[in-house]
Amino acid sequence: MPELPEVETVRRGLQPAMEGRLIVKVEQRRPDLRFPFPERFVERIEGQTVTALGRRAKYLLADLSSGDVLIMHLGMSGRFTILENGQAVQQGEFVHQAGGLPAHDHVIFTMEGGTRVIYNDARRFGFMDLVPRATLPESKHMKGLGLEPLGNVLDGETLIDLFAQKKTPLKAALLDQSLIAGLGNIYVCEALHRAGLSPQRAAGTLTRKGRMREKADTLARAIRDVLSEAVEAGGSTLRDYAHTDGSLGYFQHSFRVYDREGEACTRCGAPIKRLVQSGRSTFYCAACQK
DNA sequence: AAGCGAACCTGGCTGC
DNA sequence: TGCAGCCAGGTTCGCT
Repeated sequence: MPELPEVETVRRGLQPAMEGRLIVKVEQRRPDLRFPFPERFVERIEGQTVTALGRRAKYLLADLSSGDVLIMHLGMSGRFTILENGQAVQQGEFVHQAGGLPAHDHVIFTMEGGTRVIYNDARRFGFMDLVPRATLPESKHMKGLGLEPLGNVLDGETLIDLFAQKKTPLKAALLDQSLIAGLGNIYVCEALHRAGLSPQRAAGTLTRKGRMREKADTLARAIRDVLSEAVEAGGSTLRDYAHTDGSLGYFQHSFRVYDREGEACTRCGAPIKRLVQSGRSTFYCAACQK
């Protein structure tokens, strides 16, 4: 479900409920999600204040007054719901009923004042961890992460260097979190279409020679554009709703290729095709993505 | 060492 | 209507 823009949207939705607020109670309703919860998970969080709620790639990072950082990953199906006085603040697909928790509510944070922040994850591919702030950069989840695509360092030159000599398809290289951290299946498809590059082209063919040099710049810009537009679209739904469920907001209506097999390419009119690369669906236009 | 495919888990949709 | 089969936005593991 959530790629970088969705995680950023969730972060912004959770911020008013959590940042600067005391967590008075934590309910951990099972021993593990994708991985076991860390030792003393509940005790290390209860009584702490969230001093900042940040994001790195697809990870949410809650700084606690204790000096720990609560690392949260949403996996494929993770969502957050904010409940105030038993009423969901957000627009959501499911409703929390009085008496009886919905299935898959795994962690419930009760904030000072009674607001509840509920983590729900049907597939349990998400996880949470706690590490001391000082060790965060070297922690197992942060250590291998590549560059942040919305930072100021992603340009054509950087892509060329990152992908040099790689025979793996561009699609796979862009999904590799150790190179660029935050892209997922949807936005890789979208960025490649915008750049007019085939998902099957070897990543190492992005070079400094001739038109491929320009293509590298175009791809870098496409990545930044598609992510920032999606963040913007998610942000627009925040105006009226907490919108913390990790759903795609309104940007899904802007997909040019993702899940549009058979539809006409917005650039050349040829039918969008679907293929499977390393077990994932790729949507692309075979006519204008070279 | 890089580059695949499979595995993790549940739910929703499609087609017979 | 029922049910098997396929698909899903992520990451990690293990095998070539």
